[in-house]
This record gives sequence, C-alpha cells and structure tokens, in this order.
Amino acid sequence: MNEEQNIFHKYLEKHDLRDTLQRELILQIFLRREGHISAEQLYDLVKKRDPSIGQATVYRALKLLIEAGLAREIDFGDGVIRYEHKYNHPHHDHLICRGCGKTLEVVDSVIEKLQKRVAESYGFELTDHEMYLYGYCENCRQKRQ
Amino acid sequence: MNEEQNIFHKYLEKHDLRDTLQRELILQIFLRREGHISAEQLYDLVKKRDPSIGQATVYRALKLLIEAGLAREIDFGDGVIRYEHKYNHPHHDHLICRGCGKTLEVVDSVIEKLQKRVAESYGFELTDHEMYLYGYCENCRQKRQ
DNA sequence: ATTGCAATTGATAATCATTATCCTTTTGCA
DNA sequence: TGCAAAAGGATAATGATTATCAATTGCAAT
Repeated sequence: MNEEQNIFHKYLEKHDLRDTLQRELILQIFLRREGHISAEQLYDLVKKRDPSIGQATVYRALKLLIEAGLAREIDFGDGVIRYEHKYNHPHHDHLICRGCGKTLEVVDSVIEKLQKRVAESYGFELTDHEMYLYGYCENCRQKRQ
Repeated sequence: MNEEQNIFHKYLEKHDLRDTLQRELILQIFLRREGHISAEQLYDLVKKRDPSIGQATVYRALKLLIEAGLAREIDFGDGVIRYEHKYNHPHHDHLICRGCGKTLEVVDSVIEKLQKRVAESYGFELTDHEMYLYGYCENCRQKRQ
C-alpha cells in the first residue's frame, strides 16, 4: 500500500465513506498516469480493467480524490476539466503552446511572492491562484516561418 | 459616435459584415456596463430594449466584439464565460474573494515581466496569459472571526 | 456468519451554457 | 426596385457534468 492509498483510506474512514473496489481501481489507475487527464480519458482507462464501471462513478471518485487532497483540477478553458496528481506534487503553473497544445509545468518563486504581496496590498489574504501562460513553443515557431 | 462604435463599424466594413440594428443595440448596451457581464445577463438587458432579439444574436454579436478587439473573455471557472471591455481598458488580472465573490482588477508590472522571462526560458514566445488570485477580502476575514 | 441499513453503484435522464440548423427577414448594392 | 448574400429568431443539438433512482454492497452490531 503506497502513501496515496493510505491517505485515501484515512479520508474515507474519517468521513464514514466506504472503501469499494471501484474507488480503489479508479485511484490506482489515476495514480499510474502522470500529467493531466480528463474524466472521460480516465473513464476509458478504467473501462479496460472493469467494463462494468459507469462514468458517473469516475466523476464521483475524482471528487473524492480532490477532497482527499490527492488530485487537483486544471481548467485550460476548453470546456474540459482535467485532473493531475497533487500529493508530492507541489503547486505549479502551466505554460501552454497555442500551436500544438503542449503544456509545461513552471514555477517562479519570485512571482509567487509578488502575487501574495499584490493580494495583500488590496487587503486580501491569498489562499491560492491559477496562472496560465499562453504562447508558441520553439517547434511551432519554427514551423510558422 | 464614440470611438468604440467607430472601431466596430470599421471592423464590420473590413470583413464585409453588415451593420444592423441588433448589433448596434447590443454594442451600445455592452459599452454602457462596466465590469464583467455574462452573455445571459447581457441578453436580459437587451431584451428590455428590444424583446424581439434572440439570445443567439447576443452570442453572435459578442463574438464579433471580441474579434473587433472591443471585448475580452474571462473565465472564473464556474461554467459561465463573462465579458469585459477591452478598448481603453488595458490588460489586467483578477483578484477574487472566495467568500463574497467580489472581484478586483490588478496588475503588477514586475509579474508581467517575469512571466515573459519564464516563458522565454522554456523557449516559448508569450502571447498572453491569465492569472487569477483567490483569497479572502478584508470584510470576509472579519466576519469569519 | 448473518443481518440491517445507509452508502454506493450503474444506467439513464436532466442541466445548462453555448452552438448549429433552418427557414424567414433584412441589408447593401446593382 | 430587385436580388443574392448576410443576419436574425426560434429552436434543436451538443457535450461535459450532475441528479435521480432502483438495485447492490460494505460494514458495524449482533
């Protein structure tokens, strides 16, 4: 049993939720994949292992993973919410190529500090933020020329 | 005729699009409102002045306003796209209260520079970005105590 | 082990913002 | 004025997500 499963079980227990095969399987498959995955993509993977699982169950399980602190939502604004690992995967922002859709994870500690300062200057206590940087990657720029 | 209308007319002309009463009215009402407005809210306002206008027309007109550079989309991630003025209303980011939903427009030129630098360090040419800072405003913090 | 029951599941219907379709009405121009 | 193309209005379609509900299952107490 890895640490994530441990966290999940503790979360379930604490909230009087049940430990089911479906939830275990969904968590397992989610953990195996790095990067961003949509609910539907995850559902497709889950179906391969157990075709009887419904997609509503996947949506419900993803909510639990978020509440348990194991997953985090990302919204690139294309109408689909994606999910990524949160445990042992510290906060970061995203750099997205408008050409090929490639995404990179980036962090800049100075930006992070300034965000806090900006918020405070307006009397806000910052809890979290989202930052999406859009542009063209090296490859796509070369193709354009 | 104000500058925005001028820009809109030029845009229509340049693209062989027609200048219609509906488009004029929607633009006029959009310009009158400061802040963020959803397509539906705008539709409600438009209906008051001309109940015969359909909401598809409002959606279509908003697209034109964006293409003409007069409006800009904002996505707070709540499933509704909002629109705000773009002309004479330079880029800014948003500071959003998780308590009361209040939003403020903020800019920090140092952050802007750093964003560009971060993107470049990964070989990206930055075209635009979105930054949403979430937290609790002064009011909401006091209420919590 | 068995039971009792609330939590969970799977299938499916419902939502809700946004888009597409389709037919009618206008518009801009000859 | 007449006409082709553009635009509008009504409405159906879309597509991701959520709600509903009957059937099943996990689990604590027996």
